[in-house]
Amino acid sequence: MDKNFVPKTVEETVYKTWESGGYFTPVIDPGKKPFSVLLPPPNANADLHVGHAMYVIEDIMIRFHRMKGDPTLWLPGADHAGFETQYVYEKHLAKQGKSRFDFDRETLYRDIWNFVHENRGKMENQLRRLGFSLDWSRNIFTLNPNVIKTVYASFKQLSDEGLVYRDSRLVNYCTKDGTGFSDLEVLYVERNDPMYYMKYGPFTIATARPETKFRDTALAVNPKDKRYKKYIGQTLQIMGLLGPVSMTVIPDAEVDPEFGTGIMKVTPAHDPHDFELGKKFNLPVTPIIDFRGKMDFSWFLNQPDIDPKYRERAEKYHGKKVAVVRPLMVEDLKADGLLVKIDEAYSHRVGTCWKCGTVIEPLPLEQWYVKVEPLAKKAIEAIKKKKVTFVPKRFEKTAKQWLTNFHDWNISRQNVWGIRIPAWKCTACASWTITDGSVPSSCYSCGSDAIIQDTDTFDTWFSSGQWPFATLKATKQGDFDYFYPTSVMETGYDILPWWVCRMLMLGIHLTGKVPFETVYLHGLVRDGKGQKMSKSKGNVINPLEMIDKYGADALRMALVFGTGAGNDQSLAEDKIRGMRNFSNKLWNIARFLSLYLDKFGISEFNQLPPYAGNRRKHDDQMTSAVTELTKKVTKHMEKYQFSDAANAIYEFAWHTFADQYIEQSKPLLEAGDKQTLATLINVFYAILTLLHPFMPFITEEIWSKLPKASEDPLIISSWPGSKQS
RNA sequence: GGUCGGUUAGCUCAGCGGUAGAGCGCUGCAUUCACAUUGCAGAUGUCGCAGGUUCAAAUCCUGCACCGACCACCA
Repeated sequence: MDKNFVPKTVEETVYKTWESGGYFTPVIDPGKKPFSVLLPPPNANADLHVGHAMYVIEDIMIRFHRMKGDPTLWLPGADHAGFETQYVYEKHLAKQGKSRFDFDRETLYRDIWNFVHENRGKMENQLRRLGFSLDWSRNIFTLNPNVIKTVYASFKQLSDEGLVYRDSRLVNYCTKDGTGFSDLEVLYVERNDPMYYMKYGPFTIATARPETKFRDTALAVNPKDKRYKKYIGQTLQIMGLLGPVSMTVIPDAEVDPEFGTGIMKVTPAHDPHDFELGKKFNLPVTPIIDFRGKMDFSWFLNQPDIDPKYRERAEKYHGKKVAVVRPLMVEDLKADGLLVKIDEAYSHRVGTCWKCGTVIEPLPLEQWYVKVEPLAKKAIEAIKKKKVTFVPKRFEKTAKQWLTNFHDWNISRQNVWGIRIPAWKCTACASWTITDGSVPSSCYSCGSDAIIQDTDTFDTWFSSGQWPFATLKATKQGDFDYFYPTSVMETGYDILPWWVCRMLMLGIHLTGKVPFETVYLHGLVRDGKGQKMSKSKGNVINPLEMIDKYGADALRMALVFGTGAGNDQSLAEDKIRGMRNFSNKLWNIARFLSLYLDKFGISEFNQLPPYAGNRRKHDDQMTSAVTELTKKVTKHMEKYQFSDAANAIYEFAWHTFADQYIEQSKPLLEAGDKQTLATLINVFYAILTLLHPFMPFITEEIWSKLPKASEDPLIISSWPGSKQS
């Protein structure tokens, strides 16, 4: 054996042995309860980051159960990541001086498909380099035809049940990326914006969005506010930048008399609260901002007999971006004597696009919505009845809160890269025909053949929310029946609302069973100082680089060692190096033992004296210590306490076994005591076995180099104390 | 405003009812003996503050103080 363990040369070979040996593929035994986990599918076109390496927790569970003899499935997959991937592809196009609008839908889709498939293998090989024992024979893509079939069927079913409906309401729209988003995808940031106080008839109003005032349809005051009570119900003539408009004062209990001047302008087309208020008071929804984020005054300019002064103004504003128009308006407000003051120090939360940072415009648009409440109720019920449990437990409350507060879910996206919504609109009667994916020949309502398919695609989370059953129905015959519900869903707590809750809701409703029995949530990986990793800070730890430098085992161990479930962790390179040193320690223990095997001329396991008959004090001590360790580690594994398990093995291997037992054994070995060697080797095997889920490569490699009772590779050797068939 | 988390050795964090732990760092000694990616020895903590429960609390309860995360339609 070499003096030092060199992971690079070993890991690739070992992984190939596992994969070609078929050990990742479960042997289905109807008499046994399976253990199954779905890998949260990484984006097909992107490299893995250190957060993905946290899925090592899944590999640990999987390897543990496989060694216990359970039919064990860890299902790999790749996510088409609709909007996110299209965003990356558009950047790629931009480098070539092109945009997505240069292509027709089919071409664009095909090009992105090719783009993704060129990159896809990269991510999959990175998962291999981490040592993940995924069943590649079942590897599945979110755009697999069978997955799509399930997603279509679900959409149709939900629609038939009235749980999917189409509605026109204000959508969180990114005018740069050209698509709407669900509420969850809006990222709120604290920002300073000027607050404009302007004259409004007999009042002064305060607004941070003066550009929307052209389409105000009412004024709202708190019905309890004595200052304005007398105006409620009155219709007033108000002088604006484009001449007088008439507006009614309406009561709204949610108006805060303390805020601004206590009177609020109502713009149903551009503010969600105003939109609701507009519904209640039957106000028109009249937009002033278009889908490109530009001011649209065509409604005004199309009117006959406009005062030339106002026409000039409207023309000046028309077609310009919001940010450009604001200062122009301020000038005009001043000129008309309508500007009271500007408060520059106003701080508020602004919704931005989570991807590009553009301010989200609430814009009126027709979209498909999922009616969440009935689905959420079932999910909450399942949590309460312990059909699904959380590790750590506190996330149970978080999940319930999310499920209680979800609004209806907008699942339409104005993207090309995704699953196109199987809905056709009739140009004759305006009704929608929804199918299971097959193209209808005519409108289901009026029979007209003038039908056009919706150009939108599904929110990626709508399909990934069905991942547990959509995959298992698509992989191999019988998989769904055998492996569903899956055992554990392990993922970062940051996608609890996006993904975990949605899988619960859709899974329970559409299959009648929870999609997974346990949810294990891990935290964020931060840098060595506890800072969030980001490219701009330059503190990003690249998992592949770390694997090259220290080995996958070291990285894996560093990630679980000393990390509590659900807690963020700081990962410094020093910690990984420390674990590399541990690898080296193990390697040298193996070298030491093989040295004496050679000295004693032992090449076969049965040439060693039997282990079980040891009754000498020194051997006994070792044996009972390792038995204790095994119990402890097994208990920790079963309770998802991986940090404690790793800690216990590390401590035992290095500071008990190597530092004490081996040192004490040296004189005995020098005296030619084979019994001592036999005991040491057997204890070491127990350590390797217990450690294998955490550090699979080095343990397997050492295993292969020493004589053993069975020729089975470590990956399928039995966990001590478990019953194997 | 609401919810959740954190506050433990110089740094980063485990532990969460029985007289303080790990990794890294630090100090001293050791090197042809499996490993310097090492060994041995060692220093460093009234476990955020104040009360309470208990034979016993870093660990449970209450309050407070700072940090942090997430949520919420204050224009």
